[in-house]
Amino acid sequence: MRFDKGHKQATRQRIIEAAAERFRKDGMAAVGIAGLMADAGLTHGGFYAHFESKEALLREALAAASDTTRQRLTRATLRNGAGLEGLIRFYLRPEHRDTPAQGCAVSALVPEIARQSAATRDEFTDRLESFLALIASQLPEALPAARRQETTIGIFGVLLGTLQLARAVTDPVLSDNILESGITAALRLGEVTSGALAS
Amino acid sequence: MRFDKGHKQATRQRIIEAAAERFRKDGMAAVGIAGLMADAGLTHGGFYAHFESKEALLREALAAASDTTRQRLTRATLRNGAGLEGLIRFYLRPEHRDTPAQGCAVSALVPEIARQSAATRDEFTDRLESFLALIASQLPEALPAARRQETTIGIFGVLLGTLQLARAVTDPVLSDNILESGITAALRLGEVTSGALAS
DNA sequence: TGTACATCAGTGAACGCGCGTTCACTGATGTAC
DNA sequence: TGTACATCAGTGAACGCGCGTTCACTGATGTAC
Repeated sequence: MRFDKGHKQATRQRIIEAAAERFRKDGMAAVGIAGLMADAGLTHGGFYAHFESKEALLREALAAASDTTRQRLTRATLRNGAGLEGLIRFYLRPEHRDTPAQGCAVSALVPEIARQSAATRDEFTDRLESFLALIASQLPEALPAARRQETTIGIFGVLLGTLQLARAVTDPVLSDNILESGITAALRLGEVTSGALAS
Repeated sequence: MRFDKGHKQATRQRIIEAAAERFRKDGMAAVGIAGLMADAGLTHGGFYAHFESKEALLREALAAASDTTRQRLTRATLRNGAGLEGLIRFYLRPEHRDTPAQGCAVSALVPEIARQSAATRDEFTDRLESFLALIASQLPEALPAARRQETTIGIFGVLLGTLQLARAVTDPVLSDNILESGITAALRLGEVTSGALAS
């Protein structure tokens, strides 16, 4: 069959989106090419016409998932001018804990990414920096750069760590407590003292 | 061959320790039974005389690694009465980032654990609670219980999140900054205001 | 207008390989007689 | 003291299976003549 111009690009996107879901849901190692392609409505043979390797697809999936998540987080800051608090509450809401396939790729995959090649870790570093920039943009402008980066990283650390813990734990009360504690901690780190602004 | 009394127990321990290293280093999905047994100086056939399944071994490895880590963290709090700050600096030191095989199992495995069966996640929940208890024990006694748990979880969230980020990132300067930022954030969360003690 | 051919996204069989798990067997030693 | 046997931790071949990757092929359509 002959296909429309842009057909292959559309298929490629479909594969990337299927992969982004599956990787976040099951982890990269647990997902096979054949299953992935079936999710996209294709057979496995065509995979290498689109991507150089499974790890190359991981990079694309990482980029796609990060873009979506960053957009959603940005929207959460804008809703009613909620700013940093909106972002924090959006990240640590129970629905995010319960649907990793649609959520933040960092929280679902970070230890696995740490074990990948430099190319993948470079891609990750870029994406992480764009998350950090979004958080940083919600902090007071007057904050000195060093203190700003430090606070930003601390906040993202709490978000990431507590979301993961809330997902792994079996006790549902503890899981909810973890999310709440993460919110409190992140908000506390985001509170910038006048001393910090002056320094 | 006939073996000493306690020989099988010793072999079992050897397998568990090999597994605890490999799982933390490469992730559970990436480690095979055969390689694991070879690490322990055995062939793969004997595996099921010791463990019911690979996942059952994961539980044992998790328990063993958690015990070791908790002991080390406890020691870090005692050294020169360093307390919470000693624990935080010990957790987020560059050597811990660079040797995941000997480090905290939670940071290496938490998303993968979240995808395991309830039995494994129960084991994880227990081990997590013992970590949290250790951190909680370093906070002022006067702190109300709810506020204490909240602070504890926030601190462990930062430790976990920032260690993982520091491991995944390729830029070594950023990686060091992440560790430093995690230390600052965790210490800040650990600073208990007199207001909190009074309430 | 009708026919021959080029295009190329997608197919499916096949490659070698390692996976988790099972099981009949080995063989050094302790015990029974 | 010497022989026959029981023990059982560990061995290694084999099970069916899915993995990542390669490649000769298909077949609907657009283009050339």
